[in-house]
Amino acid sequence: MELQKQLQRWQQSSTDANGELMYVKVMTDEQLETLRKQIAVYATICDQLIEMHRTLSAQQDLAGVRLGNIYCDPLMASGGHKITSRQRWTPTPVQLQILERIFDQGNGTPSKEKIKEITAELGQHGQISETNVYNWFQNRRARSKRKLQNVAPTNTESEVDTEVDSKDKKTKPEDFQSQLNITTSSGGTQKLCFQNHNPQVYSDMHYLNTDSNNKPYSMFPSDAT
Amino acid sequence: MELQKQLQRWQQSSTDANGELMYVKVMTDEQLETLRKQIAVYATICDQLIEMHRTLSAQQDLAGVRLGNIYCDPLMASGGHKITSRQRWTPTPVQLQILERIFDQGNGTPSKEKIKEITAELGQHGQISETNVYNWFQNRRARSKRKLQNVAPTNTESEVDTEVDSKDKKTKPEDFQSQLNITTSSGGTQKLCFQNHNPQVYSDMHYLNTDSNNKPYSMFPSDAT
DNA sequence: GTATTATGAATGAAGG
DNA sequence: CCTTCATTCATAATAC
Repeated sequence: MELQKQLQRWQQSSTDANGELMYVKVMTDEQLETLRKQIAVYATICDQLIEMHRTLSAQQDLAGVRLGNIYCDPLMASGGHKITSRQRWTPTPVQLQILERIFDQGNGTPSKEKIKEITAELGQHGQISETNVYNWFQNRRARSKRKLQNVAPTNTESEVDTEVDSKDKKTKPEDFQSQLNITTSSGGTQKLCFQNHNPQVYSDMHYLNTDSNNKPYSMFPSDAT
Repeated sequence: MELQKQLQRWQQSSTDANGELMYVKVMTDEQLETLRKQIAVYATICDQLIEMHRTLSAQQDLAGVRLGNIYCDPLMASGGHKITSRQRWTPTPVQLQILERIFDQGNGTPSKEKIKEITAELGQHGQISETNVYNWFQNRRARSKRKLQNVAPTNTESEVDTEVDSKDKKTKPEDFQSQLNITTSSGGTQKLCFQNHNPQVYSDMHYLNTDSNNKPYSMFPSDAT
């Protein structure tokens, strides 16, 4: 596909510090960013299509449409990080002002109706969705509440655990993550892992291995476990 | 963001033909190949999903399904400790995978019997209770539902008109191609996969540009490396 | 550029 | 089932 060609454009030979010729791909920040976005777009599209598919399958019980013979693979696994980040909505000053005003009006009740209205209004000042508004109020309220708690709780508790306790993460789940480990030129290893929250559909994607015009590849040569 | 960091690891200084220092990303053949594969995989998945969708759509008329935000499961990162502090249950990747599969099987109705079975099965992969399973299904369903309807409503505006006002920050004032067109470094324009044989679905994905969570992106702004 | 903070979004669980 | 709350994660914004 086109992308392949794209990548090949980046292929160049370069010289390292010692002046030795080494074959590497050189990309500018911009190009890299571009690539990232591309992948992100794909990821998004996939997610949405999957959701649609799921919905459709549910509405009519024709599970038979499934492409049949497939099986799930260690294809993509959920790793800790996502390569496909979604940018989040950020209220514009105007929107924020309006939101704050509404919030202060006491109508702390974010009813469905209200949400719609508000969304419509804010839409005049920038992209926004009802979900954004909803979340905003939710967070706003929670935050307010917490603020008060931080001051009020006196010293009844000999222990303050309201805030971040320790940086320790949670338990390490099972290991079923196969990630795309990439060894960097510097010798380090990093992961480019896909998120997979739709295992069943991916399982239908088996033939996805019938890749492009090149050699058959093994997506995840070495599984991380 | 994570990816940024990851990608930045590739950043090294390199010298060009003239011996001038330039900041570029250096990737090995292996790395590039890996990236290429990733993109190829996504492209393929998109095609497949679209094919499925089309098949399903053909059987029932359903159009304009849009989805809002996507999210990649948090997934706790590994941690050293697993103290007592687990207030709420968090499905392990394996459990989640199983749950998703079951959910997708259409039996959206979580019967008591089922719950027990599922709980038992999931118990093999981590702590879990029937309540957890029950809640999970409840939430999963609600969430899914809302997602689909949330983005569907009144939308006469089919035009990408994200006129981000003042707060605009880093959005490129640059022309952002409508839809998923991406401009290649060669100046050409290409569409992310599928476009050619699935125009219908393609149009359903229109929101990719209009969604509030997405910022306009021009795939290949201007590169000529 | 890196570290820290603020806050949008996701999600398990509870209430009705 | 649907709505709401509490908690947590990840990222944009900002400080250093």
